[in-house]
Amino acid sequence: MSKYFTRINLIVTFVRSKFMVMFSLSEENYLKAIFHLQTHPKAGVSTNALAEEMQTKASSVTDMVKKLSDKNLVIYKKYQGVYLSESGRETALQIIRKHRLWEVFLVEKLDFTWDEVHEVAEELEHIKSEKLISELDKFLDYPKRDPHGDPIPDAQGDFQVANKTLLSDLSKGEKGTLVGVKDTSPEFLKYLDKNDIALGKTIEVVDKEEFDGSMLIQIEDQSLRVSTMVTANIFIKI
Amino acid sequence: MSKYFTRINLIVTFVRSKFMVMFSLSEENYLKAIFHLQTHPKAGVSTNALAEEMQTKASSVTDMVKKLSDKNLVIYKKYQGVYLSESGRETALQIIRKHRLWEVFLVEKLDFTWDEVHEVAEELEHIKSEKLISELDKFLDYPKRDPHGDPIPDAQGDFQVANKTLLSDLSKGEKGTLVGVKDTSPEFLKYLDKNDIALGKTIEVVDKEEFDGSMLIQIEDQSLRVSTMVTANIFIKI
DNA sequence: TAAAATATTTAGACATCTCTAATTTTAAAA
DNA sequence: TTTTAAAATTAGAGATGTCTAAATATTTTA
Ligand SMILES: [Mn+2]
Ligand SMILES: [Mn+2]
Ligand SMILES: [Mn+2]
Ligand SMILES: [Mn+2]
Repeated sequence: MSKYFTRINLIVTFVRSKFMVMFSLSEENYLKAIFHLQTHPKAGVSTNALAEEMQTKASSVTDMVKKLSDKNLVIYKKYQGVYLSESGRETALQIIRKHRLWEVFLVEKLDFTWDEVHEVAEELEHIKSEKLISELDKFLDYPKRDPHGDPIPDAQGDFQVANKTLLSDLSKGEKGTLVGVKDTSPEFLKYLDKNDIALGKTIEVVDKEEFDGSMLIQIEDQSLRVSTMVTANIFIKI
Repeated sequence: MSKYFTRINLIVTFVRSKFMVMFSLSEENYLKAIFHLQTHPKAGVSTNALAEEMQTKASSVTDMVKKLSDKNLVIYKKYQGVYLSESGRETALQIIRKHRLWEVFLVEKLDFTWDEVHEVAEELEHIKSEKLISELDKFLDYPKRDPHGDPIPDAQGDFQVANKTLLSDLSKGEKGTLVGVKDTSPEFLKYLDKNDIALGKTIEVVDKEEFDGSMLIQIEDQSLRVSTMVTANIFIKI
Protein backbone atom coordinates (compact mmCIF):
# COMPACT_ATOMS: atom_id res chain seq x y z
CA MET A 1 0.00 0.00 0.00
CA SER A 2 1.74 3.17 -1.18
CA LYS A 3 0.66 6.79 -1.11
CA TYR A 4 1.09 9.90 -3.20
CA PHE A 5 0.44 13.28 -1.65
CA THR A 6 -0.44 16.51 -3.47
CA ARG A 7 -2.03 18.68 -0.80
CA ILE A 8 -4.16 17.12 1.87
CA ASN A 9 -7.24 16.61 -0.27
CA LEU A 10 -5.61 15.02 -3.25
CA ILE A 11 -4.42 12.03 -1.31
CA VAL A 12 -4.71 9.00 -3.52
CA THR A 13 -4.53 5.62 -1.90
CA PHE A 14 -4.06 2.35 -3.69
CA VAL A 15 -6.72 0.09 -2.23
CA ARG A 16 -7.65 -3.38 -3.38
CA SER A 17 -6.09 -3.05 -6.82
CA LYS A 18 -8.02 0.05 -7.79
CA PHE A 19 -7.47 3.73 -7.20
CA MET A 20 -9.82 5.19 -4.63
CA VAL A 21 -9.74 8.96 -4.68
CA MET A 22 -10.14 10.91 -1.48
CA PHE A 23 -12.27 14.02 -1.44
CA SER A 24 -12.15 17.18 0.62
CA LEU A 25 -14.44 17.78 3.56
CA SER A 26 -16.41 20.28 1.48
CA GLU A 27 -16.75 17.97 -1.46
CA GLU A 28 -18.02 15.18 0.77
CA ASN A 29 -20.58 17.41 2.46
CA TYR A 30 -21.87 18.63 -0.90
CA LEU A 31 -22.25 15.10 -2.24
CA LYS A 32 -24.21 14.09 0.82
CA ALA A 33 -26.44 17.14 0.56
CA ILE A 34 -27.15 16.44 -3.10
CA PHE A 35 -28.02 12.85 -2.22
CA HIS A 36 -30.45 13.96 0.43
CA LEU A 37 -32.12 16.52 -1.82
CA GLN A 38 -32.24 14.06 -4.69
CA THR A 39 -35.04 11.88 -3.33
CA HIS A 40 -37.43 12.89 -6.10
CA PRO A 41 -35.24 12.53 -9.18
CA LYS A 42 -37.56 14.11 -11.74
CA ALA A 43 -35.65 17.39 -11.73
CA GLY A 44 -32.03 18.01 -10.81
CA VAL A 45 -31.19 19.52 -7.45
CA SER A 46 -31.37 23.30 -7.76
CA THR A 47 -28.55 25.65 -6.88
CA ASN A 48 -30.66 27.49 -4.33
CA ALA A 49 -31.84 24.30 -2.65
CA LEU A 50 -28.24 23.21 -2.29
CA ALA A 51 -27.22 26.63 -1.00
CA GLU A 52 -29.96 26.42 1.63
CA GLU A 53 -28.94 22.88 2.63
CA MET A 54 -25.26 23.76 2.76
CA GLN A 55 -25.81 27.07 4.55
CA THR A 56 -23.87 28.93 1.89
CA LYS A 57 -24.39 31.23 -1.07
CA ALA A 58 -25.65 30.23 -4.51
CA SER A 59 -22.45 31.45 -6.14
CA SER A 60 -20.40 29.16 -3.93
CA VAL A 61 -22.62 26.27 -4.91
CA THR A 62 -22.14 26.98 -8.61
CA ASP A 63 -18.36 26.94 -8.11
CA MET A 64 -18.42 23.67 -6.20
CA VAL A 65 -20.85 22.00 -8.56
CA LYS A 66 -18.52 22.77 -11.45
CA LYS A 67 -15.67 21.24 -9.52
CA LEU A 68 -17.67 18.10 -8.71
CA SER A 69 -18.68 17.90 -12.35
CA ASP A 70 -15.02 18.08 -13.44
CA LYS A 71 -14.40 15.12 -11.15
CA ASN A 72 -17.36 13.24 -12.65
CA LEU A 73 -19.14 13.02 -9.32
CA VAL A 74 -22.21 14.87 -10.58
CA ILE A 75 -23.96 15.54 -13.87
CA TYR A 76 -24.44 19.24 -14.30
CA LYS A 77 -25.83 21.41 -17.05
CA LYS A 78 -25.97 25.16 -16.56
CA TYR A 79 -29.30 26.36 -15.16
CA GLN A 80 -30.56 22.76 -15.18
CA GLY A 81 -29.64 21.66 -11.67
CA VAL A 82 -27.35 18.83 -10.63
CA TYR A 83 -27.61 15.03 -10.29
CA LEU A 84 -25.24 12.57 -8.65
CA SER A 85 -23.36 10.34 -11.06
CA GLU A 86 -23.00 6.67 -10.19
CA SER A 87 -19.60 7.36 -8.66
CA GLY A 88 -20.98 10.38 -6.79
CA ARG A 89 -23.81 8.27 -5.43
CA GLU A 90 -21.40 5.60 -4.23
CA THR A 91 -19.29 8.18 -2.48
CA ALA A 92 -22.30 9.86 -0.87
CA LEU A 93 -23.55 6.50 0.39
CA GLN A 94 -20.22 5.68 1.99
CA ILE A 95 -20.29 8.99 3.88
CA ILE A 96 -23.88 8.37 4.96
CA ARG A 97 -22.84 4.88 6.08
CA LYS A 98 -20.10 6.37 8.25
CA HIS A 99 -22.38 9.10 9.59
CA ARG A 100 -25.03 6.63 10.71
CA LEU A 101 -22.60 4.08 12.14
CA TRP A 102 -21.02 6.81 14.26
CA GLU A 103 -24.48 7.89 15.41
CA VAL A 104 -25.18 4.35 16.57
CA PHE A 105 -21.83 4.27 18.36
CA LEU A 106 -22.52 7.55 20.14
CA VAL A 107 -25.93 6.43 21.37
CA GLU A 108 -25.19 2.77 22.13
CA LYS A 109 -21.73 3.09 23.59
CA LEU A 110 -21.23 6.66 24.74
CA ASP A 111 -24.67 7.46 26.19
CA PHE A 112 -25.46 10.26 23.77
CA THR A 113 -29.15 11.02 23.23
CA TRP A 114 -30.56 10.93 19.71
CA ASP A 115 -30.71 14.71 19.56
CA GLU A 116 -27.00 15.10 20.36
CA VAL A 117 -25.44 12.80 17.78
CA HIS A 118 -25.92 14.54 14.46
CA GLU A 119 -23.48 17.42 14.96
CA VAL A 120 -20.62 15.15 16.08
CA ALA A 121 -21.33 12.55 13.39
CA GLU A 122 -21.14 15.39 10.87
CA GLU A 123 -17.42 15.56 11.71
CA LEU A 124 -16.70 11.89 12.35
CA GLU A 125 -18.10 10.89 8.95
CA HIS A 126 -15.05 12.43 7.28
CA ILE A 127 -12.39 10.31 9.00
CA LYS A 128 -10.49 8.39 6.34
CA SER A 129 -10.00 4.74 7.24
CA GLU A 130 -11.63 1.70 5.69
CA LYS A 131 -10.56 -0.44 8.60
CA LEU A 132 -11.98 1.99 11.14
CA ILE A 133 -15.44 1.72 9.62
CA SER A 134 -15.45 -2.02 9.03
CA GLU A 135 -14.26 -2.61 12.61
CA LEU A 136 -16.77 -0.12 13.99
CA ASP A 137 -19.52 -1.90 12.05
CA LYS A 138 -18.41 -5.20 13.58
CA PHE A 139 -18.09 -3.69 17.07
CA LEU A 140 -21.67 -2.42 16.83
CA ASP A 141 -22.79 -5.84 15.56
CA TYR A 142 -23.71 -4.68 12.08
CA PRO A 143 -26.64 -2.38 12.89
CA LYS A 144 -29.24 -1.94 10.15
CA ARG A 145 -30.66 1.42 11.31
CA ASP A 146 -29.36 4.54 13.00
CA PRO A 147 -30.89 6.15 16.13
CA HIS A 148 -33.38 8.05 13.96
CA GLY A 149 -34.59 4.93 12.16
CA ASP A 150 -32.65 5.65 8.97
CA PRO A 151 -31.11 2.66 7.15
CA ILE A 152 -27.34 2.12 7.27
CA PRO A 153 -25.82 1.25 3.88
CA ASP A 154 -23.46 -1.73 3.93
CA ALA A 155 -19.88 -1.65 2.65
CA GLN A 156 -21.24 -2.01 -0.91
CA GLY A 157 -23.65 0.87 -0.45
CA ASP A 158 -26.72 -1.36 -0.37
CA PHE A 159 -29.49 -0.70 2.11
CA GLN A 160 -33.13 -1.61 2.68
CA VAL A 161 -35.70 1.03 1.88
CA ALA A 162 -38.36 0.58 4.52
CA ASN A 163 -41.97 0.89 3.42
CA LYS A 164 -43.00 3.67 5.73
CA THR A 165 -45.74 6.30 5.67
CA LEU A 166 -45.91 9.74 7.16
CA LEU A 167 -48.19 9.84 10.19
CA SER A 168 -49.89 12.80 8.55
CA ASP A 169 -50.98 10.55 5.66
CA LEU A 170 -52.83 8.11 7.94
CA SER A 171 -56.60 8.29 8.32
CA LYS A 172 -58.68 8.08 11.46
CA GLY A 173 -58.58 4.57 12.89
CA GLU A 174 -55.31 3.50 11.19
CA LYS A 175 -52.38 2.45 13.32
CA GLY A 176 -48.78 1.32 13.07
CA THR A 177 -45.32 1.46 14.58
CA LEU A 178 -43.10 4.55 14.77
CA VAL A 179 -40.09 3.60 12.65
CA GLY A 180 -38.44 6.91 11.87
CA VAL A 181 -38.35 10.68 11.97
CA LYS A 182 -38.04 13.02 9.00
CA ASP A 183 -36.90 16.09 10.93
CA THR A 184 -33.84 15.16 13.01
CA SER A 185 -33.27 18.57 14.55
CA PRO A 186 -32.50 18.60 18.29
CA GLU A 187 -35.59 20.77 18.81
CA PHE A 188 -37.98 18.22 17.29
CA LEU A 189 -36.27 15.25 18.92
CA LYS A 190 -36.41 16.88 22.33
CA TYR A 191 -40.11 17.56 21.80
CA LEU A 192 -40.62 13.86 21.08
CA ASP A 193 -38.62 12.85 24.17
CA LYS A 194 -40.63 15.21 26.34
CA ASN A 195 -43.85 13.57 25.16
CA ASP A 196 -42.56 10.00 25.39
CA ILE A 197 -42.72 9.50 21.67
CA ALA A 198 -40.00 7.05 20.68
CA LEU A 199 -38.97 4.62 17.95
CA GLY A 200 -40.77 1.30 18.14
CA LYS A 201 -43.89 2.57 19.86
CA THR A 202 -47.38 1.86 18.53
CA ILE A 203 -49.41 4.83 17.35
CA GLU A 204 -53.10 4.92 16.46
CA VAL A 205 -54.95 7.83 14.90
CA VAL A 206 -57.92 8.30 17.23
CA ASP A 207 -59.16 11.44 15.54
CA LYS A 208 -58.07 13.74 12.72
CA GLU A 209 -59.19 17.39 12.52
CA GLU A 210 -60.05 18.19 8.89
CA PHE A 211 -59.51 21.94 9.37
CA ASP A 212 -55.79 21.94 10.24
CA GLY A 213 -54.85 18.27 9.95
CA SER A 214 -53.99 17.99 13.64
CA MET A 215 -54.50 14.59 15.21
CA LEU A 216 -55.49 12.99 18.45
CA ILE A 217 -53.21 9.98 18.70
CA GLN A 218 -52.99 7.08 21.07
CA ILE A 219 -49.35 6.20 21.68
CA GLU A 220 -49.09 3.11 23.87
CA ASP A 221 -51.05 4.10 27.01
CA GLN A 222 -50.93 7.82 26.32
CA SER A 223 -53.41 10.05 24.50
CA LEU A 224 -51.97 13.13 22.78
CA ARG A 225 -53.02 15.91 20.41
CA VAL A 226 -50.36 16.79 17.80
CA SER A 227 -50.10 19.34 14.98
CA THR A 228 -49.10 18.64 11.37
CA MET A 229 -45.64 20.04 12.22
CA VAL A 230 -45.34 16.85 14.26
CA THR A 231 -47.31 14.33 12.17
CA ALA A 232 -45.55 15.30 8.94
CA ASN A 233 -42.20 14.40 10.51
CA ILE A 234 -42.97 10.97 11.92
CA PHE A 235 -42.68 7.80 9.86
CA ILE A 236 -45.05 4.92 10.55
CA LYS A 237 -44.88 1.32 9.40
CA ILE A 238 -48.40 -0.06 9.11
CA MET B 1 -25.42 27.75 24.40
CA SER B 2 -25.19 30.03 21.34
CA LYS B 3 -22.78 30.02 18.43
CA TYR B 4 -21.21 32.59 16.15
CA PHE B 5 -19.70 31.47 12.87
CA THR B 6 -17.04 33.29 10.85
CA ARG B 7 -15.61 30.61 8.59
CA ILE B 8 -15.16 27.11 9.85
CA ASN B 9 -12.11 27.75 11.97
CA LEU B 10 -13.29 30.84 13.77
CA ILE B 11 -16.11 29.01 15.47
CA VAL B 12 -16.38 30.38 18.95
CA THR B 13 -18.44 28.44 21.43
CA PHE B 14 -19.59 29.67 24.78
CA VAL B 15 -18.72 26.89 27.16
CA ARG B 16 -19.05 26.90 30.92
CA SER B 17 -19.10 30.69 31.27
CA LYS B 18 -15.83 31.25 29.42
CA PHE B 19 -14.93 31.56 25.78
CA MET B 20 -13.18 28.55 24.34
CA VAL B 21 -11.69 29.31 20.94
CA MET B 22 -11.57 26.63 18.28
CA PHE B 23 -8.46 26.27 16.16
CA SER B 24 -7.91 25.01 12.65
CA LEU B 25 -6.60 21.53 11.90
CA SER B 26 -3.26 23.04 10.93
CA GLU B 27 -3.00 25.16 14.03
CA GLU B 28 -3.71 22.16 16.22
CA ASN B 29 -1.13 20.00 14.49
CA TYR B 30 1.50 22.71 14.83
CA LEU B 31 0.82 23.16 18.54
CA LYS B 32 1.16 19.44 19.09
CA ALA B 33 4.39 19.30 17.11
CA ILE B 34 5.85 22.19 19.10
CA PHE B 35 4.90 20.45 22.31
CA HIS B 36 6.64 17.26 21.26
CA LEU B 37 9.78 19.07 20.15
CA GLN B 38 9.79 21.17 23.28
CA THR B 39 10.90 18.43 25.66
CA HIS B 40 14.23 20.10 26.30
CA PRO B 41 13.17 23.68 26.93
CA LYS B 42 16.59 25.31 27.01
CA ALA B 43 16.24 26.69 23.48
CA GLY B 44 13.08 27.44 21.53
CA VAL B 45 11.94 24.99 18.88
CA SER B 46 13.70 25.85 15.64
CA THR B 47 11.94 26.61 12.39
CA ASN B 48 13.70 23.79 10.60
CA ALA B 49 12.91 21.25 13.30
CA LEU B 50 9.26 22.18 13.07
CA ALA B 51 9.34 22.00 9.28
CA GLU B 52 10.81 18.50 9.51
CA GLU B 53 8.22 17.40 12.08
CA MET B 54 5.34 18.92 10.11
CA GLN B 55 6.59 17.64 6.76
CA THR B 56 6.49 21.13 5.30
CA LYS B 57 8.77 23.99 4.28
CA ALA B 58 10.53 26.40 6.64
CA SER B 59 8.76 29.36 5.07
CA SER B 60 5.39 27.82 5.81
CA VAL B 61 6.47 27.31 9.40
CA THR B 62 7.47 30.93 9.76
CA ASP B 63 4.04 32.01 8.49
CA MET B 64 2.18 29.72 10.87
CA VAL B 65 4.35 30.59 13.84
CA LYS B 66 3.55 34.26 13.32
CA LYS B 67 -0.12 33.41 13.23
CA LEU B 68 0.09 31.34 16.41
CA SER B 69 2.01 34.17 18.03
CA ASP B 70 -0.73 36.65 17.07
CA LYS B 71 -3.17 34.35 18.84
CA ASN B 72 -0.90 34.19 21.90
CA LEU B 73 -0.49 30.44 21.62
CA VAL B 74 3.29 30.66 21.29
CA ILE B 75 6.08 33.01 22.24
CA TYR B 76 8.11 33.84 19.20
CA LYS B 77 11.04 36.13 18.52
CA LYS B 78 12.48 36.24 15.04
CA TYR B 79 15.41 33.89 14.56
CA GLN B 80 15.08 32.76 18.20
CA GLY B 81 12.74 29.80 17.81
CA VAL B 82 9.33 29.31 19.33
CA TYR B 83 7.92 28.25 22.73
CA LEU B 84 4.37 27.30 23.69
CA SER B 85 2.60 29.86 25.86
CA GLU B 86 0.55 28.58 28.79
CA SER B 87 -2.56 28.71 26.64
CA GLY B 88 -0.75 26.97 23.78
CA ARG B 89 0.42 24.24 26.13
CA GLU B 90 -3.09 23.68 27.42
CA THR B 91 -4.42 23.39 23.90
CA ALA B 92 -1.65 21.01 22.83
CA LEU B 93 -2.31 18.80 25.85
CA GLN B 94 -6.00 18.56 25.06
CA ILE B 95 -5.21 17.41 21.54
CA ILE B 96 -2.70 14.89 22.87
CA ARG B 97 -5.34 13.69 25.34
CA LYS B 98 -7.77 13.10 22.50
CA HIS B 99 -5.12 11.44 20.33
CA ARG B 100 -4.18 8.95 23.02
CA LEU B 101 -7.73 8.20 24.11
CA TRP B 102 -8.66 7.40 20.53
CA GLU B 103 -5.59 5.17 20.27
CA VAL B 104 -6.76 3.22 23.30
CA PHE B 105 -10.23 2.95 21.78
CA LEU B 106 -8.89 1.63 18.50
CA VAL B 107 -6.76 -1.04 20.18
CA GLU B 108 -9.09 -2.05 23.01
CA LYS B 109 -12.41 -1.93 21.20
CA LEU B 110 -11.76 -2.15 17.46
CA ASP B 111 -8.91 -4.69 17.38
CA PHE B 112 -6.37 -2.35 15.84
CA THR B 113 -2.72 -3.21 16.47
CA TRP B 114 -0.44 -0.62 18.06
CA ASP B 115 1.26 0.09 14.76
CA GLU B 116 -2.05 0.94 13.02
CA VAL B 117 -3.53 3.48 15.41
CA HIS B 118 -1.40 6.56 15.02
CA GLU B 119 -2.50 7.59 11.53
CA VAL B 120 -6.20 7.34 12.34
CA ALA B 121 -5.82 9.04 15.73
CA GLU B 122 -4.06 11.86 13.90
CA GLU B 123 -7.45 12.64 12.33
CA LEU B 124 -9.74 11.72 15.21
CA GLU B 125 -7.89 14.04 17.61
CA HIS B 126 -9.40 17.04 15.79
CA ILE B 127 -13.07 16.20 16.35
CA LYS B 128 -14.67 19.04 18.31
CA SER B 129 -16.82 17.79 21.16
CA GLU B 130 -16.16 18.00 24.87
CA LYS B 131 -18.84 15.42 25.56
CA LEU B 132 -17.42 13.00 23.03
CA ILE B 133 -14.09 12.93 24.83
CA SER B 134 -15.39 12.81 28.37
CA GLU B 135 -17.75 9.98 27.42
CA LEU B 136 -15.01 8.15 25.53
CA ASP B 137 -12.76 8.48 28.57
CA LYS B 138 -15.50 6.98 30.73
CA PHE B 139 -16.26 4.23 28.19
CA LEU B 140 -12.59 3.24 28.22
CA ASP B 141 -12.60 3.34 32.04
CA TYR B 142 -10.27 6.32 32.35
CA PRO B 143 -7.08 4.80 30.94
CA LYS B 144 -3.81 6.29 32.19
CA ARG B 145 -1.59 5.27 29.25
CA ASP B 146 -1.99 4.80 25.51
CA PRO B 147 -0.99 1.65 23.58
CA HIS B 148 2.60 2.92 23.31
CA GLY B 149 2.93 3.52 27.05
CA ASP B 150 2.53 7.29 26.79
CA PRO B 151 0.57 9.04 29.56
CA ILE B 152 -2.93 10.35 28.84
CA PRO B 153 -3.55 13.87 30.20
CA ASP B 154 -6.79 14.25 32.14
CA ALA B 155 -9.45 16.87 31.36
CA GLN B 156 -7.35 19.46 33.20
CA GLY B 157 -4.24 18.57 31.20
CA ASP B 158 -2.51 16.88 34.13
CA PHE B 159 -0.62 13.65 33.62
CA GLN B 160 1.97 11.53 35.40
CA VAL B 161 5.50 11.66 34.06
CA ALA B 162 6.80 8.15 34.47
CA ASN B 163 10.37 7.74 35.64
CA LYS B 164 11.67 5.73 32.79
CA THR B 165 15.09 5.12 31.28
CA LEU B 166 16.17 4.29 27.77
CA LEU B 167 17.23 0.68 27.47
CA SER B 168 20.41 1.97 25.84
CA ASP B 169 21.31 3.75 29.08
CA LEU B 170 21.22 0.55 31.14
CA SER B 171 24.43 -1.28 32.03
CA LYS B 172 25.17 -4.98 31.89
CA GLY B 173 23.20 -6.81 34.55
CA GLU B 174 20.51 -4.18 35.03
CA LYS B 175 16.91 -5.08 34.42
CA GLY B 176 13.42 -3.61 34.41
CA THR B 177 10.03 -3.54 32.73
CA LEU B 178 9.31 -2.31 29.23
CA VAL B 179 6.99 0.67 29.81
CA GLY B 180 7.13 2.60 26.57
CA VAL B 181 8.56 3.17 23.10
CA LYS B 182 10.15 6.36 21.82
CA ASP B 183 9.79 5.61 18.11
CA THR B 184 6.15 4.81 17.37
CA SER B 185 6.55 4.23 13.64
CA PRO B 186 4.76 1.19 12.21
CA GLU B 187 8.13 -0.16 11.07
CA PHE B 188 9.62 -0.18 14.56
CA LEU B 189 6.45 -1.46 16.20
CA LYS B 190 6.19 -4.32 13.73
CA TYR B 191 9.82 -5.20 14.43
CA LEU B 192 8.96 -5.39 18.13
CA ASP B 193 5.89 -7.54 17.46
CA LYS B 194 7.90 -9.90 15.29
CA ASN B 195 10.37 -10.40 18.13
CA ASP B 196 7.75 -10.70 20.87
CA ILE B 197 8.85 -7.49 22.52
CA ALA B 198 5.81 -5.95 24.18
CA LEU B 199 4.80 -3.49 26.90
CA GLY B 200 4.95 -4.95 30.39
CA LYS B 201 7.62 -7.53 29.66
CA THR B 202 10.74 -7.85 31.80
CA ILE B 203 14.05 -7.11 30.13
CA GLU B 204 17.53 -7.78 31.45
CA VAL B 205 20.78 -6.62 29.89
CA VAL B 206 22.82 -9.82 29.67
CA ASP B 207 25.67 -8.27 27.74
CA LYS B 208 26.53 -4.91 26.24
CA GLU B 209 29.02 -4.54 23.36
CA GLU B 210 31.23 -1.49 24.06
CA PHE B 211 32.12 -1.07 20.38
CA ASP B 212 28.64 -0.36 18.95
CA GLY B 213 26.43 -0.34 22.02
CA SER B 214 24.45 -3.37 20.86
CA MET B 215 23.04 -5.56 23.59
CA LEU B 216 22.25 -9.15 24.34
CA ILE B 217 18.98 -8.98 26.25
CA GLN B 218 16.90 -11.53 28.06
CA ILE B 219 13.21 -10.74 27.56
CA GLU B 220 11.07 -13.15 29.54
CA ASP B 221 12.19 -16.61 28.29
CA GLN B 222 13.79 -15.29 25.12
CA SER B 223 17.38 -14.24 24.44
CA LEU B 224 17.94 -11.62 21.76
CA ARG B 225 20.70 -9.42 20.33
CA VAL B 226 19.57 -5.87 19.53
CA SER B 227 21.26 -2.79 18.04
CA THR B 228 21.21 0.75 19.46
CA MET B 229 18.54 1.59 16.88
CA VAL B 230 16.37 -0.64 19.04
CA THR B 231 17.69 0.01 22.54
CA ALA B 232 17.57 3.80 22.11
CA ASN B 233 13.83 3.56 21.41
CA ILE B 234 12.68 1.41 24.30
CA PHE B 235 11.78 2.84 27.68
CA ILE B 236 12.45 0.77 30.81
CA LYS B 237 11.21 1.28 34.34
CA ILE B 238 13.75 -0.10 36.73
C1' DT C 1 -46.29 37.20 -25.15
C1' DA C 2 -44.07 41.03 -22.91
C1' DA C 3 -42.79 42.69 -18.40
C1' DA C 4 -41.54 41.55 -13.84
C1' DA C 5 -39.76 38.51 -10.54
C1' DT C 6 -36.80 34.86 -9.43
C1' DA C 7 -32.94 31.83 -10.10
C1' DT C 8 -28.42 31.16 -11.59
C1' DT C 9 -24.01 32.31 -13.19
C1' DT C 10 -19.95 35.29 -13.72
C1' DA C 11 -16.51 38.65 -12.21
C1' DG C 12 -13.62 40.05 -8.93
C1' DA C 13 -12.02 39.78 -4.38
C1' DC C 14 -10.47 37.81 0.14
C1' DA C 15 -8.86 34.32 3.80
C1' DT C 16 -6.09 30.33 4.71
C1' DC C 17 -2.37 27.58 3.92
C1' DT C 18 0.99 26.26 0.99
C1' DC C 19 5.11 26.63 -2.22
C1' DT C 20 9.71 28.45 -4.66
C1' DA C 21 13.16 31.79 -5.02
C1' DA C 22 15.57 35.58 -3.17
C1' DT C 23 17.25 38.01 0.84
C1' DT C 24 18.74 38.62 5.50
C1' DT C 25 20.45 37.06 9.88
C1' DT C 26 23.00 34.06 12.76
C1' DA C 27 26.41 30.48 13.58
C1' DA C 28 30.59 28.05 12.28
C1' DA C 29 35.07 27.73 10.19
C1' DA C 30 39.25 29.42 8.59
C1' DT D 1 38.01 38.48 12.92
C1' DT D 2 36.80 37.91 8.48
C1' DT D 3 34.79 34.59 5.43
C1' DT D 4 31.73 30.91 4.61
C1' DA D 5 27.92 28.02 5.58
C1' DA D 6 23.54 27.25 7.56
C1' DA D 7 19.16 28.83 9.22
C1' DA D 8 15.39 31.78 8.98
C1' DT D 9 12.61 35.25 6.90
C1' DT D 10 10.42 37.83 3.16
C1' DA D 11 8.39 38.41 -1.41
C1' DG D 12 5.44 36.80 -4.58
C1' DA D 13 2.41 33.47 -6.21
C1' DG D 14 -0.94 29.28 -6.49
C1' DA D 15 -4.87 26.25 -4.78
C1' DT D 16 -9.12 25.89 -2.32
C1' DG D 17 -13.24 27.58 -0.85
C1' DT D 18 -15.76 31.43 0.30
C1' DC D 19 -18.14 36.08 -0.40
C1' DT D 20 -20.62 40.43 -2.69
C1' DA D 21 -22.21 42.69 -6.60
C1' DA D 22 -23.28 42.65 -11.35
C1' DA D 23 -24.88 40.26 -15.40
C1' DT D 24 -27.63 36.78 -17.60
C1' DA D 25 -31.07 33.16 -18.01
C1' DT D 26 -35.42 31.17 -16.76
C1' DT D 27 -39.97 31.25 -14.92
C1' DT D 28 -44.04 33.51 -13.52
C1' DT D 29 -47.57 36.86 -13.92
C1' DA D 30 -50.16 40.21 -15.96
MN1 LIG E 1 -19.95 16.44 7.51
MN1 LIG F 1 -29.35 9.93 11.76
MN1 LIG G 1 -3.62 15.55 13.61
MN1 LIG H 1 0.56 6.84 21.06
